[in-house]
Amino acid sequence: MAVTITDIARRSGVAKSTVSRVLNRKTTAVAVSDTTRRLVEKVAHDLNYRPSFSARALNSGKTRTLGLVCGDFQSPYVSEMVAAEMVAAEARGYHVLVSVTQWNPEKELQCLEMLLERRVEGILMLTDVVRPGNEYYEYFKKERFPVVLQECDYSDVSTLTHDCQAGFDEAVAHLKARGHRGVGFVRQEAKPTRDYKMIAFAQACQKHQVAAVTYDCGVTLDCGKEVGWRIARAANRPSALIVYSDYMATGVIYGLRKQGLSIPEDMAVIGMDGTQLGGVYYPPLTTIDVGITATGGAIVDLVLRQVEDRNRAPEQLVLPTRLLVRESA
Amino acid sequence: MAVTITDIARRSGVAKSTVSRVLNRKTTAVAVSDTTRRLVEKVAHDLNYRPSFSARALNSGKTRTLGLVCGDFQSPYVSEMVAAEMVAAEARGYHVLVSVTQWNPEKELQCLEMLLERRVEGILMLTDVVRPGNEYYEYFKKERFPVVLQECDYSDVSTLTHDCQAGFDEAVAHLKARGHRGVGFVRQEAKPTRDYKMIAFAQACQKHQVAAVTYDCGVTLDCGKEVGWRIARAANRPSALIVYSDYMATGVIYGLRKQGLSIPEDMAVIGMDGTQLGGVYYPPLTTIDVGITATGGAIVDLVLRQVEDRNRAPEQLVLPTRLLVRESA
DNA sequence: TTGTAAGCGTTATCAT
DNA sequence: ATGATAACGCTTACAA
Repeated sequence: MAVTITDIARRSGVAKSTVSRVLNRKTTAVAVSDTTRRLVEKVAHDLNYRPSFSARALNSGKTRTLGLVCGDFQSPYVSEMVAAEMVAAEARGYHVLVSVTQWNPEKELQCLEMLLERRVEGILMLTDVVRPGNEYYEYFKKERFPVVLQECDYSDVSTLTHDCQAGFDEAVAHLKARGHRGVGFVRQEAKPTRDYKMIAFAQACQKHQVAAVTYDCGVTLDCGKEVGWRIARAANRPSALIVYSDYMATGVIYGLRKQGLSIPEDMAVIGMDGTQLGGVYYPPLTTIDVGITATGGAIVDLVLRQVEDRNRAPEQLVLPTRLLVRESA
Repeated sequence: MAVTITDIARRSGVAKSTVSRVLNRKTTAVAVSDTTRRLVEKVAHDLNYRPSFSARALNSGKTRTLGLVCGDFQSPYVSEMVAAEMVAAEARGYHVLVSVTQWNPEKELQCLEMLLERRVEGILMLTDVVRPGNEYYEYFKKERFPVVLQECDYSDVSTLTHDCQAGFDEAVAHLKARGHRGVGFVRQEAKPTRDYKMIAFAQACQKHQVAAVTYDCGVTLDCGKEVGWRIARAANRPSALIVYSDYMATGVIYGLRKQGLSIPEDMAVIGMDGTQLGGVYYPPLTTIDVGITATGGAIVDLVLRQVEDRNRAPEQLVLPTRLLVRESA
C-alpha cells in the first residue's frame, strides 16, 4: 500500500514516534535534533509520504469535515449554494462532503448514513426529508448533533430560513407600481413543509390590494415549461408572475414564449433566489434575492458554532431577502 | 465519542469479534447462532451504532472513494458534469469527494494532496494543472495511480477528450448552409494546453471555405459580456459566432444584446457543451453537444478500470461530439 | 533527544 | 459457535 510512517522510520533508522514528531512540527514541547529532523524530512519527501487521513481521524476522533445533502445540482440555486458553502467551509479549515440524493427519499437516508459513518462533524441539509418523527431528526435532536436544515423551521435543531415576506412585499409593490392589477404565483407543488413563499405571496397581495392567483408546478424544467404554456393559454391570465425559483422561472418563460408572449411586455416575470445565471438570462431576471454567498457563509458559521460547542442551543437563523430589479419585470 | 463495536460487545456480553461477525452477515463461512445474532442486532440498533468508516478504511486499505477536482461550479457544464460523475460513481458503489480549487493553482495542489491523504482510489481532473513536469503528473505516472485528465491528451496517464472536429465541422456547415460567409470563434484565452477547439474550428472553416476570425475571452461571465459588446461594435464583424462553452455563450449574447443586436437575426450564436440550461435559454442555444451524461459515465468507467487493475495501461478515450440545432443559430 | 507502548475502531486469523 | 489477538497507520504519554 501507501508509504507509512513506519517505512520512514525504518529507512532513516529512528523510531516511529520520532518521525511523527518531525512531521508534526507543532509539538513545540518536545524538540528534535536538527540532524534527525533533516534526515527524516528528506526520507519522507523521497518516499512521497502522505499521512493517512483515516489513521489520523481514528486516533484523534476528528475529521474536520462537514456533510452536505442536496437533491441534485440541476438548479443554479443549488449549485451556487453548494459552491458558496464549500468555499466558506474551506476558509474555516473544513472540508465538505457532498452527497446527492436525486430526490429519492430512500437514497437520502443512505446519504445521511454514509455521512455519519464517515464521522462528519456537522451536516448541512438542503433537502427536507429530515423532519419531526423522522428517525434522523430524532437522532440529531437527542444527540445534539450539529445539523442545519435549510428552509425549514423546526425548533429542535438549527435552521436557516429566509424571510421571504420583505422580498415578496417589494416584488408585489414593484409590480403594482408598474400597473399590474393581478399577479400569479407559480409555487412548488407537494411541498411537505409549510410553504412560506406561498404564504408571503398571499400576504403581500392582500397588503397591496392586487388580485392573486397561484399555479402549481413540479420541480423539473419540463414542468416549468408546461406551466408557462398553460398560463399563456389561460382565459384570464394575470399580466405578471412570480416564480418560486430563478431556475423554474426560465422554464416558465420558455413555455410562455412558445405561446408567443414577450417578456416583460406581455408578461412580467419575477424569479426568486438571485442566482448569478439569472443575470445573464434574457431578459435579465428581476428576482427576489436571498443572497446566496452570504447565506452559504452564514450557514457554515452556524453549523460550526454547534460543532465547537455541542451544548449550544439550536438557533433559528432568518436572513433577509430583497428585490433585485433587472429587466424581466 | 460515537458508539463502537466494543460498546455493543460489552452490552450484549459477547466478544468484539462476534459483534463484527453479526454486523457483516456476509461472512457465510462462519455462522452465528440465531439468538446471539438477534441480541447483538437489537443492541446495535438501540445504541444507534454506525461503523466507523476510518477504522474500516484503515483496516481494509480500501475507501471506495474517488476524488474529483474542479475549478468551481459556476458554469453549468461543470456542475452538470460533476453531477453526472457523482451519479455514475454512486451507481458503481463509489463515492465522490469533490474538491474545488477556485482556479488557484496553489489550491489545486492542496486539493490533490488532501485527496491523496484521504486515500481516494482514483482521481478525476476537470482542471489542467496536472501536466508533464508537474510533481503530481510524475507521481501519477510513476505510481500508475488511477487518474483521468479531462480534455487533455498526454499519454502517460489516462485521458478523456472529445473529438471536437466532427462537431465543429457540422457547426460550420450548418452556418454556411444558412448563408453565413464568415464565422467568429470566441476562444478561451491563456489555455496552458493545446487548444483543440481552436484547431478544430480553424480546420472546419478551411474545409468549408468560410472566413474565420477568433476572439480571446477570459473565463468569467463578465469577460464574456465584454467580448460580446466588443464584437458587436467591431467594424466588420462576422454574422455568426461559435463560443467555447454554453456558459460563456450566454455572457457573449448578453454583451451583443446590450449593443442592440438580436439573436439569431443579427448574429447567429453556437455554444458548446450541450448543457441542459442551454435548452431553456432564450433563444434556446444551438450547441456542439459533448454528451455530458455519457461522458460522466465513461470517465467513471475508465478510472474504475484502472482502479481494478493498477497494471492496466493508460487509455486515451475520445468521445464524439455532434451539433444540436436549436434556435440561436 | 529519542525510543517503547498503548490505544483509536475494525476485521481477520487463529484457537477454543 | 464464539473468544482472544494481531494488524491497519498514527499520536501521545511515559521511559530512558
